[in-house]
Amino acid sequence: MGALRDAGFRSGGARRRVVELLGSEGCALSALEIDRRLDEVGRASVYRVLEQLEELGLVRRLDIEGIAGYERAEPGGEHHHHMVCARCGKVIPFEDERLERAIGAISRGSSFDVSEHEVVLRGTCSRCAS
Amino acid sequence: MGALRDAGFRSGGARRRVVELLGSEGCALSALEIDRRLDEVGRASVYRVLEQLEELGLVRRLDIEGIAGYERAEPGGEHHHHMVCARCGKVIPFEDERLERAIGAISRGSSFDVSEHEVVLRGTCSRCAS
DNA sequence: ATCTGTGCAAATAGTTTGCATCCTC
DNA sequence: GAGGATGCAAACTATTTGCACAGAT
Repeated sequence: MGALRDAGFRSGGARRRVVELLGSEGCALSALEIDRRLDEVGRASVYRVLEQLEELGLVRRLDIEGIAGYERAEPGGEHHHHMVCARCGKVIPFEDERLERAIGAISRGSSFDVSEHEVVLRGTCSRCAS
Repeated sequence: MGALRDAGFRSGGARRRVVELLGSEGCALSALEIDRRLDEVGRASVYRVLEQLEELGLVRRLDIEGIAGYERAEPGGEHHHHMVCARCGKVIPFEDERLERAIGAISRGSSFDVSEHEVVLRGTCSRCAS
């Protein structure tokens, strides 16, 4: 990712590996899971890199059930939200245009300047329900 | 709260105090803040009571920015969501019927059985923006 | 008298920070 | 060669658990 170099970052191994992993993953990973998958990378580096990437707007940080999840940000500002199964913990991404419009309307109608939003639906996934 | 006695709970001091505090508070408090405000109550009791109350559906648990918040559940299933100022940390509750309808539609149109949902808007509050 | 509720302290999980070293530029 | 990047370990914060004791029924 040239965006990193453009932002004045040097290219070390830890950051490259974290970026590659998140790039290959469609949905959110926790910091500890990233650390677990990248043996050569120290845990502190994982957190530091994630923080930098979030500030640059290259990754989105989510708070699903108390632990932070990180996923790559799509270029066009496109994004999805998450359904979390209370039984098995599975996280399922979804998109919904109507939901986005409703949030846009809230943003426009309020004196609070909304820059990001996050929606989590909790319940039971189809597999656990059957 | 008679609902607690009905559920087979004895009436000890810790639970009563937590219930009273949450009852008097309109919006979410963190477990540590509840502990801080209730000197006579042990921290473990605060967490235990909150867990029980959540299971009984008497309080709602939220994950705003990595730490859990707890607020009393309204009888009619009415609820609000939250805007969080990234600058000063202020949490502002809001309600929006259109947003609720959009989520209801998602729930109906999906094989995932949605029982709860949570929406967090992040940005800048009017005071910090000016 | 029994058995739940409570408090304390220790254990755990997630995250951040300090510091010496490594390596890119 | 200088300064950012990294890894390790220790510090911190939020939460959970174990256990002995108090207190409600």
